[in-house]
Amino acid sequence: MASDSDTPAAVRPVVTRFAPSPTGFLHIGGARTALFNWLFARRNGGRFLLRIEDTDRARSSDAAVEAILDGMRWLGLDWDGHEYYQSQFWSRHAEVAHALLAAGHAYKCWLSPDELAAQRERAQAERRPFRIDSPWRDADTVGDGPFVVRLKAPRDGETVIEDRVQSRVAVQNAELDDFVLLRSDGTPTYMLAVVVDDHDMGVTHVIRGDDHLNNAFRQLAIVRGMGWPEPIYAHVPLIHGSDGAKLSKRHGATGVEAYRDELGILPEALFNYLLRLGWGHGDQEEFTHEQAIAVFDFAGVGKGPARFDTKKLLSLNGHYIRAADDARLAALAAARIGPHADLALLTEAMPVLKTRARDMVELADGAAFLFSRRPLDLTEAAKALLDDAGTALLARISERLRLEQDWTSGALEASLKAYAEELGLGLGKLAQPLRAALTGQTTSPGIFDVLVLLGREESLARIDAQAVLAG
RNA sequence: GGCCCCUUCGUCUAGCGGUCCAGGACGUCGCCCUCUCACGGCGAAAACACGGGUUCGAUUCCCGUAGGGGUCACCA
Repeated sequence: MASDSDTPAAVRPVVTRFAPSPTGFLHIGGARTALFNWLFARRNGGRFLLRIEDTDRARSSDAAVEAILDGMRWLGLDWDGHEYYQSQFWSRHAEVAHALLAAGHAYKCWLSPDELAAQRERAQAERRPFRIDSPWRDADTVGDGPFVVRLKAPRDGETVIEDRVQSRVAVQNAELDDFVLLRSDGTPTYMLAVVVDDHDMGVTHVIRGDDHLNNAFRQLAIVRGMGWPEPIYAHVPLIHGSDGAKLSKRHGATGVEAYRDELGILPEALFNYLLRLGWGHGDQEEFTHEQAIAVFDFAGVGKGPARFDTKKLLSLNGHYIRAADDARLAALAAARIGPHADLALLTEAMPVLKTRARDMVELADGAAFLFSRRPLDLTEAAKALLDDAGTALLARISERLRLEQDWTSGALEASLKAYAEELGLGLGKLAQPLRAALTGQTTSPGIFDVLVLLGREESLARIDAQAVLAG
């Protein structure tokens, strides 16, 4: 596949990849890994590839693949070329395992699962770290029955990785075990498959979660056994939940589609939040895609895990909602409100709606009064405002508003303020019962905006509905 | 438990030996704006885990301790 794959990674054009396994949705941690890979490739004019690791057939599904692709598209993380599917390369994986076997870097092992378990138990009993010790490693005889192919891992010296994020990490080779390359049914393990695929795809930079840091040493042994150029590694710290533990379902929504659908997050907000989680660039808090591409680097990536903070995400999201185009927000809100939502009215109302929402759920809720049908459902607090005094006042306001010829925010404000003064009341005394009658709630956009948005006819009808009910 | 990694306000981070009685953002708390709720503006409280070194001088360098995380499959 990659003709220049024998050239050291450092001097080849950059190729990164995101390699999710399709067993669920695109998780927050995976999304950030994808983001960093995408950013690094774009920053260096390289290619960003997508490989679906579907070797675990039982747990993989097409729906999960679609969800992952969908999540990436939503975030704007476009990949180059078509998606790769790891399951297509099985024969190639086996081929490499046999090459390793032929070169003496791997061996067939007939150690049974029972014997293995016994070894493990013995080690445990002696409170000594378990490391497989197969008699077949140096045997020149052949066993019978099913066997696995194991890597003949180096035992002396140490392996060093100059990680772009974690810097120099060294491990004693004695710590490495003879892990399985090919299972007894002939299928490749993950450890073999990633290395082969990354090489064949010409991947120069392996950027992934640091839960893979320990695997990197094992994988390097395969790379070296094959005499392939070594990729450059960058192990990014994981994202933790608010309690400091690894992010999981316990922390609520973890798939990006849930942030979009259930929490009403805008893609640019999640993009920016994920970017700033574990990475910093001076005091800058906001980045467009272009700005992020222009300045992204591994030097800005912290070495410790970062905690996910929904409050900050929401705050950022509110910020992006305020900055977003009104028609776009209207369409998004309409989809949540239902078929009776009027797009033109929503768009018109958006300027006064969007300063009051941190997410699309709040935005849709805040817009609902525009499409309510009489009689309105009142909140308890709104009912309290419409007591005898409130409804009596409403009746007088109704009379007054019927006289109003100029149904604009400015004119209505002037007129209602004058009326309040006439009655010797603060504007708030008029506005609150009015708000309750018009929206069914005690909070809403400015009362004059509400009047204009609802229009003369509907406004008067809602006011009279409450005034009459009380009378 | 073995191995590996990490440690600045509650959280995300800036800081790359003196510019730091430590800066920004979210959150929190005040005040202003105000018809409600927001938005916006102004302000406040809030951190260099601990102990040794190195140095004229450590948040920054080194070593311990403590705490946290990751990983130890014929799973990926």
